[in-house]
Amino acid sequence: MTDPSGETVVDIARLRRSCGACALSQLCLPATIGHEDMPKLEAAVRQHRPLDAGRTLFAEGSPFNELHVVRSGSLKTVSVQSDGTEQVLGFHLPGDVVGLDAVAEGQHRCTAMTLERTTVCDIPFNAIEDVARRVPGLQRQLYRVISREFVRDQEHLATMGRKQAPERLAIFLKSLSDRRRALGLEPLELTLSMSRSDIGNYLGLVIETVSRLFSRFQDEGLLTVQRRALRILDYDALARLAAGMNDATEGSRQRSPLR
Amino acid sequence: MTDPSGETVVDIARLRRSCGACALSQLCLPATIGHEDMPKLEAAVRQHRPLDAGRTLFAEGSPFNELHVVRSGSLKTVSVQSDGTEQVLGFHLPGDVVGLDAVAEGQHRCTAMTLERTTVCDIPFNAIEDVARRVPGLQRQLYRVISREFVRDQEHLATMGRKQAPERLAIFLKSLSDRRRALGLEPLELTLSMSRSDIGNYLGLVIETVSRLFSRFQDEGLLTVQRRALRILDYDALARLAAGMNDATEGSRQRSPLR
DNA sequence: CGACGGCTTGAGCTTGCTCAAGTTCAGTGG
DNA sequence: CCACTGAACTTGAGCAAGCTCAAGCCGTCG
Repeated sequence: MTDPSGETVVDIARLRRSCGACALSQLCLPATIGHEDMPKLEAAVRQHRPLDAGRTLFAEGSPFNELHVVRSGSLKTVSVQSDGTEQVLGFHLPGDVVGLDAVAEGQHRCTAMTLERTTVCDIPFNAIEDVARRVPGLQRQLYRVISREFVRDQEHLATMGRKQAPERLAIFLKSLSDRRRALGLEPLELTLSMSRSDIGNYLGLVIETVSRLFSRFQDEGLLTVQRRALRILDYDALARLAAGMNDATEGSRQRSPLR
Repeated sequence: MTDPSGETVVDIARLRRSCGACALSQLCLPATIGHEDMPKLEAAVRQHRPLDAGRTLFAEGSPFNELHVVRSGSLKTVSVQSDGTEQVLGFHLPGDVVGLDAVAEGQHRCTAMTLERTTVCDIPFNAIEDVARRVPGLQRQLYRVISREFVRDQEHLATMGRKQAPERLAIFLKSLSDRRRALGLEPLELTLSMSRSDIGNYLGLVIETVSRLFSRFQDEGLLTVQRRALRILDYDALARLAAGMNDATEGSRQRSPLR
């Protein structure tokens, strides 16, 4: 319980506990909190030990108690459809908040599973509410984080509705890259923690299509990929493809171009 | 100031002002607020006069000031993609909250347009925050309403990713019907306030496909439809279709049935 | 080493998109 | 009151993107 105020030093145990020292604090809930209020937040946050790959963080239908923030590693959220098939709803990287789906009904509407060894912070929801009431900045930041997830879902929705398969995959890869950049990580080296099956499911494509597109992108010099290791060679071309600026055949009607 | 065209009830002017008297109060923010706190909320809520069809409530990129609750009528939210096409993100019926997308960035990420003559309540966001701090029930209810929209988006995502065209339309119609029932309205008589083009865009289908499916559903005795007036004749069959329990050809692989 | 899971590649087929031509209906003007 | 116009919708025929089915490959684990 010593407090050696070492700013950038290597006290892992402390780092793992303290929001103030967390590398994610600018993206996460502490972002707009003053130094003096930080202990109030930290008191509410519980720290998990790392979870192995393939573990369930919470399951569809289970009661809702806490929000979770990804600290390291990654998660997928999936929901089971009425016909028994599963739908991957999202992939969650460090700084992302998961569990918001459950607030409305008091129980989870999707299942969250780790894709690799992953650490999360647990934040009991009633504690958040208490602290948020006393720390206005936290309140606002919580809304902001929620809204961020909301926007991400809406962008995904647009992708699913309107895009061809190659565009979908390009958008997905660009998004992963951009999120890595936002986290201060090398944006051109991706380690795909999710399977081809997860990717296909997420993008509304079958696994074979995903596989073929990876091969095609590789042939076209956009990237190299072997198993889970992916390197983006031509980010700009990928971005153009994602934006629908398909160098080759464009001008097609897309689906329902309003007006 | 006279109020002709009284629908069913008497004092429209008062009804339009008071949350306590609003038919939507069980779905909307007042749901969990005690009688004694109601005036605090009502003080924050501003009332719009009705908007004609085709009006913009807020536009993509405009600054964020307030949330809106649909009181009567309906809205669509759309966002413009990088390639210039538009994507319909959602349709919003009485009781729905719109504007949440804007909290993260402080400006709207989509445009909201009325589909018919529509009344909304405007709730300045900073007022909400203030009141919510003093009225814990409102805080919780606000989270709940936000989460409800979240869940709806996720369900839509699952539809877009996994379903065949007939299932998508069936899900859409069933959802409209169910939402009408939740509002205490006749669930089998729908007035489609949105165009075929909007529906197709929302569901990721071209307008021709939507039109053909309406005809087909009609041939199969599921419903009757002429222009905007739709009557569901066999809700159960529609629900089965929506659930993927396609009476005829089933057992197809769907897209990426995880595992 | 063999078996299994995850991934890749190939060949054909189906769904739903594209293109094109009608039809209906509300609104407008003669 | 009817013809005219345009927007919204319907219907048809053909085509291709991406799904289905099938086989084979690679790397890991027991």
